[in-house]
Amino acid sequence: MERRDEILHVAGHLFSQRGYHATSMRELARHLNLQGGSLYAHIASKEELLLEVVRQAAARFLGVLEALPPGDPVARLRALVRGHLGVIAQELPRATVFFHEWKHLSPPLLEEAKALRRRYEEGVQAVIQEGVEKGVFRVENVRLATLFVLSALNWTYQWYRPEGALSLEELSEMYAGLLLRALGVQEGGQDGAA
Amino acid sequence: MERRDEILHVAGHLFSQRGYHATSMRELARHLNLQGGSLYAHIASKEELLLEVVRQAAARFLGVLEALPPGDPVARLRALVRGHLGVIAQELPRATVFFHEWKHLSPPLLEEAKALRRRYEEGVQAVIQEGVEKGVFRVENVRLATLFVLSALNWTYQWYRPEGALSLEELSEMYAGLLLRALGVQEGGQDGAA
DNA sequence: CCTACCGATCGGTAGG
DNA sequence: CCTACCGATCGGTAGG
Repeated sequence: MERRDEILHVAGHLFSQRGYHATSMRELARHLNLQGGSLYAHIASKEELLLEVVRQAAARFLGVLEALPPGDPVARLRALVRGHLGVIAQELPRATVFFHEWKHLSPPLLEEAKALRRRYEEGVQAVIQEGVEKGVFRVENVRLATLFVLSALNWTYQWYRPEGALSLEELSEMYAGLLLRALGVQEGGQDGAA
Repeated sequence: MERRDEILHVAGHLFSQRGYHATSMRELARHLNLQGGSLYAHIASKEELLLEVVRQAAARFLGVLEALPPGDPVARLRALVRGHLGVIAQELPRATVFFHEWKHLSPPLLEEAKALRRRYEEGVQAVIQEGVEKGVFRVENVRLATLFVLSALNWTYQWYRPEGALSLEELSEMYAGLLLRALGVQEGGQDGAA
């Protein structure tokens, strides 16, 4: 079971770097000092490997939703931004697979991946919906606002690198500030973005 | 030369739907009622095809930057949003390749793709920088604000479908409204997002 | 633009 | 976990 985890770990790296189809099972095996065929003592298929990586990433992102503090929509959105960026900082390969490579799954497994992604999106939508209902966020179209927030968050895996100039904390602060302003929150206290 | 354009067109569709590596030359040929080998009468390699599609998409996006009205940063940003979403609406397959599949190019060609993408990003950054210098946009970190705007714009190709509920005009209005608020613009006149 | 072909590599399996 | 192998398919070329 431990060896299987190693395989999943390396698969996540390779799938995120080169893409699912550009990664061969023999290449994966080489990174693990195995022969190509030996992988199949631990896994059933290449596609199963992809789904497992997607599941692991989904667990992290869904974990962010569960850890949100109750109450204040502003605090919840800040925690969401911090959590999302935190997963990317800690799990960039898996996060990349979650955002992209899942598309290469075929119908039976594809549905599960879509469902996991949908759950995350619904969680984000709930945070925004709640803020609107409490009169804290002011947007004319909750669905569009959700897609906007998800867009801003999801694309970060393309450019954010934790070893770069901005620390996770700094970035999260500023990013949340920008999003809160977009959601119509008056700058309170910290003056997050201006 | 006309046949080559057909090939590029179909290649853009297939690369965007299945991904570059998951698309075989024989599959591409089949969509054009050709034999696999016949493609090479018109093109040099599969990779050349990918680069060409990236170039075509880049031309559209860079065209948006050139068509921006001079002057008012708010009008410029609105035109940028409208233009970007317009390219996605009209050229979804090519846009998708521009945002994703370019990564599968190898070093010599990869550099050109990166340069094209960089040019677009710099154009967006210039719009924001200008708005900040004119005192219209208020952000503490221009680079981060640019990445934020690019993230919100770039990810739209994942979910925006022109045949959906929101017209291009409605979406562009609301999206620009959200972005302008994020950039610290006081709701002027139209009250774009609230 | 076709036929016929090249060597290489693919995911996966049998049998140990 | 290895050796040895399977049929299928890959991108690309020769020669017409």
